[in-house]
Amino acid sequence: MNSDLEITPAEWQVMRVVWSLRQTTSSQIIEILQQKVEWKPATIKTLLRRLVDKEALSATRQGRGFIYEPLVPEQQTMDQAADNLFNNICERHVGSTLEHVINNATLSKDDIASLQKLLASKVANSPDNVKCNCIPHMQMKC
Amino acid sequence: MNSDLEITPAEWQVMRVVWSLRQTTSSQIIEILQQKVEWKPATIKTLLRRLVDKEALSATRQGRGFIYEPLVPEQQTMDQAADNLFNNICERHVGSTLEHVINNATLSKDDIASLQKLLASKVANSPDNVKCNCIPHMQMKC
DNA sequence: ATAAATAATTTACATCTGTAAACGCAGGAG
DNA sequence: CTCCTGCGTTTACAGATGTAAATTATTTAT
Repeated sequence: MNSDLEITPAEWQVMRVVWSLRQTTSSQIIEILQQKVEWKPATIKTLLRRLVDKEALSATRQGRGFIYEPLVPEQQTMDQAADNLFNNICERHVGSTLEHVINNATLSKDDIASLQKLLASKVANSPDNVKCNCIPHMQMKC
Repeated sequence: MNSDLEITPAEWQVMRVVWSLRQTTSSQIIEILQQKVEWKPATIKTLLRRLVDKEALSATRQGRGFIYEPLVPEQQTMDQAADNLFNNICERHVGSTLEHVINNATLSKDDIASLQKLLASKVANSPDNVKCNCIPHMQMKC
């Protein structure tokens, strides 16, 4: 389906509000976002329009305005964004980058338990070291 | 220092080659990258210039051309890119996003061991659940 | 009904990105 | 010494992004 959805940082702010409220109006989004960022209402309307254009949100007419709702699931969108990032970086360094992220993240006990379980399940089939994939046909240490 | 360095996806490709070779010339970069992507030499030269402009690379004259070297450490740059991404997404979902990434990643046994150790050390001070930080002053479940 | 408020649509515009051709210069081939 | 060739520099240009004013259509209070 719609697997190639690109959400810009500014648009993420809007999406997060809509995902949180599940269903909302432009004025509510504007009111909420103005507590977080210094954007004029017109700016937020532009972002809303672009998100509707790229089919990240639906807009259903309701009287004067629209009701906005997410057309893409939050987790899936985050996973995709993470994939894009980790595709840019060297495979050899994914582990250390994850370490950095985990170090700075707030994780719940359940999150930690899940990750521990996942890691434990991966260890058996894990290589002794990961090869750098920065340069084709050549093993670099980068 | 230079904490606000923005590397675009196209530029990442170039940086990875330079990080791998540690020190190289434009022709070598071009040769290597053409095995990976469909870019004309001129394109790669533009990217090199932009990277030098934003002080991600240094260019030291050597005869006809330049020797290019990274001015920023690879791991630091990756960490920063990861921070940017994870700042966009809801804190409540960082755990599940990490799970997705780890699931698809190739990690070495050492990587896994490090992560396990880190997680174990975090569990004591971890909350029972993470609060959604998408909407200010309001606890949403998003 | 009219005016005031509001929501959406249109238009704007500078900067960033991806992608590259064209141009100019220095050094090696002949 | 002259021409080709590879490298860097300049210029280009469309589409994406951040940011927003202006305009238009619609409502609702008076």
